Amino acid sequence: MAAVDLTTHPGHLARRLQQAHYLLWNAMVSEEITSPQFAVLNALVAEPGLDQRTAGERVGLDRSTIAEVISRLGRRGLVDKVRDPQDGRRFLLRPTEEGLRTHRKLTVRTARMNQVFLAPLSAAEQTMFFDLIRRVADAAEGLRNPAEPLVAQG
Amino acid sequence: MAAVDLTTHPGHLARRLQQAHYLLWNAMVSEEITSPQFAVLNALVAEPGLDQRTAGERVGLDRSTIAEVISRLGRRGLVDKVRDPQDGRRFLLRPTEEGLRTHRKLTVRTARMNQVFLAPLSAAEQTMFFDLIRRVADAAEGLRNPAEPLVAQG
DNA sequence: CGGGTATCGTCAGTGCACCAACGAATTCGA
DNA sequence: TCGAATTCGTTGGTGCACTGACGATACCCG
Repeated sequence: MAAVDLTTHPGHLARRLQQAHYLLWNAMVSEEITSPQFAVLNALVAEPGLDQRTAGERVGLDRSTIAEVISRLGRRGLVDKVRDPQDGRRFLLRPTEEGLRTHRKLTVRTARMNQVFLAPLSAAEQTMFFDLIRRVADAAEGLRNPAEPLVAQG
Repeated sequence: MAAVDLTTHPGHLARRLQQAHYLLWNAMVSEEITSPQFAVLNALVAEPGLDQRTAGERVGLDRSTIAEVISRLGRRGLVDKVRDPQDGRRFLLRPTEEGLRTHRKLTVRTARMNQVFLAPLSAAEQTMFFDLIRRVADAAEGLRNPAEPLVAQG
């Protein structure tokens, strides 16, 4: 009987946080467009003409996942996808008119949802919250890229 | 051009945090047993004989998801699943010998991984980190099950 | 110019996570 | 006591997320 207290495990907390967010998103923002889909759409609004891989990089999705998300956004008529005439390997992505409208609408709702989500924290705590999570996530992502050999599997 | 800064969106940060954790887990803990699987195993080590639904509740998984996780743990011979003679709807779950061994091994590695994961934060910040995330997640979960009389937790 | 290498997107496979609907077992109520 | 409601686990559907392998395209260098 040497069970562990999961509330001191950041991974477990991260998962629970994300689940909680997922539910709130569904209730307050959209049942059709998901949070990752909005993130991608947002990236394309900021930088129309991105290719898939770069768009994925902007929001933190790998090539397989971004392909699926784009395909769903395309099916809904929110983004256009055309082959790059300069480089036949790429597809250039941009929001459609409908995509822009949807983005505007969801931006408002998302802001409202974030307020509710973060309501338990004071303004100072919210700043802290962003800062801490960002630092941990950035550092962990940094462990990925460096040419340094990571821990050998024991 | 009214794109939003995703680094101020808790949902986006939560997703990135979880991805970062996923990668580190794979590198430092196990490539076979996932973090949710460990969470379930841990719950069964703490309370052997839980039924599926309750086990899911302990770690924050719904009935469908816990069923899949249990099935994978069972396939690996880490948990036993027997029909409850008192109530034929339930399965009672408990770790096998192998399951206990695996749990012990992963507990050590998980602790090491958590240290690395949280290394960017000072001790005080780590406390803050847990507290803030827990409060946000708890509150959001509370929005789901409005004011329920919490019954005997033991 | 041409062959090796790198990059882009796709596909297949695994796993987590939700919902809705269903059958089987149990419990509740008239 | 017997039918209705509830509960447990399963199934099917959708969506996110990663890895590894693959074909097509582009690039680099000899």
